[in-house]
Amino acid sequence: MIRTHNAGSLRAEAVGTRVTLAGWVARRRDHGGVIFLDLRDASGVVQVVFRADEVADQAHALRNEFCVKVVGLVERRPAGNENPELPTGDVEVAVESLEIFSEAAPLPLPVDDHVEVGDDVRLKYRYLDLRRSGPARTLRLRSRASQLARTLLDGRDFLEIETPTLTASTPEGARDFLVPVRLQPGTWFALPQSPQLFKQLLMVSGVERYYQLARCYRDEDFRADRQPEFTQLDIEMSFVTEDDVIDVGEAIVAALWRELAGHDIQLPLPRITWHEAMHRYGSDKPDLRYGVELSDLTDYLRGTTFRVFAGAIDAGGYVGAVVMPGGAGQTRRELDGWQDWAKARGARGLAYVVLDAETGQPRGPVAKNLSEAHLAGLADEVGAKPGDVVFFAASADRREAQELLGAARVEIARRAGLVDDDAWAFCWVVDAPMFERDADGGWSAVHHPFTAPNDDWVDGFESAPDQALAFAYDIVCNGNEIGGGSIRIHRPDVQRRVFDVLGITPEDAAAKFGFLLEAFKFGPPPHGGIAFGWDRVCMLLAEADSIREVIAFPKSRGGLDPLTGAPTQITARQRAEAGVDAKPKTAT
RNA sequence: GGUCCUGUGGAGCAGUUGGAGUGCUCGCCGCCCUGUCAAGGCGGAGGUCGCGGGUUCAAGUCCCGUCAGGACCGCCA
Repeated sequence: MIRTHNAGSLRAEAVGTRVTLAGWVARRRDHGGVIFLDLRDASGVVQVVFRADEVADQAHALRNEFCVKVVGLVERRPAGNENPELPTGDVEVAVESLEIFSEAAPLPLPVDDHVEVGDDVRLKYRYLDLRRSGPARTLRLRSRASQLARTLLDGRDFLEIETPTLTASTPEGARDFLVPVRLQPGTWFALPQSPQLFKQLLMVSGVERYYQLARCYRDEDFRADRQPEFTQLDIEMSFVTEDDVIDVGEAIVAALWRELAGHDIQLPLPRITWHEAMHRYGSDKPDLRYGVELSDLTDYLRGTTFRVFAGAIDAGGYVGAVVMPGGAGQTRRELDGWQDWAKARGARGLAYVVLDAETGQPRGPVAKNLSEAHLAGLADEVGAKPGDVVFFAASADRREAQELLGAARVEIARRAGLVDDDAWAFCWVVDAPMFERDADGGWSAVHHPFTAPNDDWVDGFESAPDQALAFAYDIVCNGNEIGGGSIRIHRPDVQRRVFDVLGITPEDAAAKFGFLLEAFKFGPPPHGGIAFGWDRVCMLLAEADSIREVIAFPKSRGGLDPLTGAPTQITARQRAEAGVDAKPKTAT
């Protein structure tokens, strides 16, 4: 190595040692006769000093982010000049010689932790952004997280196995990224949305315990917690029940949060059924850092003359409410703002009743439409106090109204300051439904088509697809779904019946994933697994706002990479060779 | 596909009712400076106000379109 020591490692014990350091000029303080330089390398920063002589004359020319080598003597700083802010603050290196490896042009963004920089500039010069301590620390944290997971899984006899990224379309619902195939013009690979089918094949292979930090691809629009290519910690196990998979999942999050967040998670994590989550929190990924639970008022308000509520109840739907503590203090404009908030989410509005802070008397537009009896018992029914606001949602579609209230719940907690930013609230959401209505009135799989019905439904799920429950589970942290999985179907007869409900004919099934069904003819073991959204897990551990922060070279919101300029056009020759324009041999 | 926010020297921001490219912090260039640590002092350079169109005597400011970045809905395990 060019260096003898890491800059960030120097302590008082090193005083008197002659060291060679190599790194970057983080900051310079040129006093003319004496020059201080913060020298940064991957380990941290140490102050180096140039005193009046030839080497100081050289040092005047240094600028931020020059890449340099210095040789010098570690000295204790003069009394009173220690910097308690720095781990290396007791010492400094008196430079005897300086070598400039390379100079740096004026910087397009400050390599400085004090300045917020726009995402476009940060991503275009991500390599400079990553020199900053925050982003650099995040990369290290992610590396440690991956290492912890590998160590833990290796210790439990899991095999790390890579699966193809050029493959056939998998049955998840998202749009595929497609790759034209030069050798077979007119045919296309798909990039995997997850290694789902391969990991099931590995179970047929007798691997029994598989994991992979797998890159996955989905061609859908972005969010702060979504990128077109992302990473899953993908796990699959044979001869297991749901509890076995959950146990592994809990061991992983417990290790991660203990080592990387200094937080001991109480195990086992609470489990809540999907229906209970929707009923109490209006979400299948409830944030349990605060209360603000929903109230089902469908029975309580039965018989009301208020058309909005009566319509939903008569249609067999749902009326519910959520309370905003202290919400009565909001101005009329703020209360109207909730209507705009609801409309922005596609709802007609968000009915509300204000409970007067002094008298507890209900008032507001909706109050006029409710009977004396309904109003009188309302506060008790929803658990509201004087000074609160009760928000209502009503719909013939139970889930739609619950989800509106669930979103309102999150917003209420945010606006009312009920979220404890230091808290970690984990839970499992279990017993998810197998099926949901799709746009055409048929059924589609909530999880994926290989998810097993639970023991209560395995014999009769087709008689009530709307109620059938699956061996499916999601792990949720602070309102973020960080992982999910299921026990898979290993019995051909059950698989056939699930396909029947989904409207997948034997021919469709054979065409899309016949290879899996074929494999399942040869003694498939009972198996199940889980996949963690690794970017989200790391985002939470890093306490970042976006998964872009925990990805070395992320795409921007528009799906572009500002650094490389990708995606780019291709040449006419590339286009011709790639087979992009080939006509399919058969109609599809 | 939809709603919203942002775009002003290299970076981060301010810019009032439409009235001169105006201002601030940092950076950059030059000079000074022997104990600083987000060093300090003096001086200087640097601008197609994202781009295009419109309204107006006059547009950074108002309107339309478009591009880029971001948030949300739709979509998406």
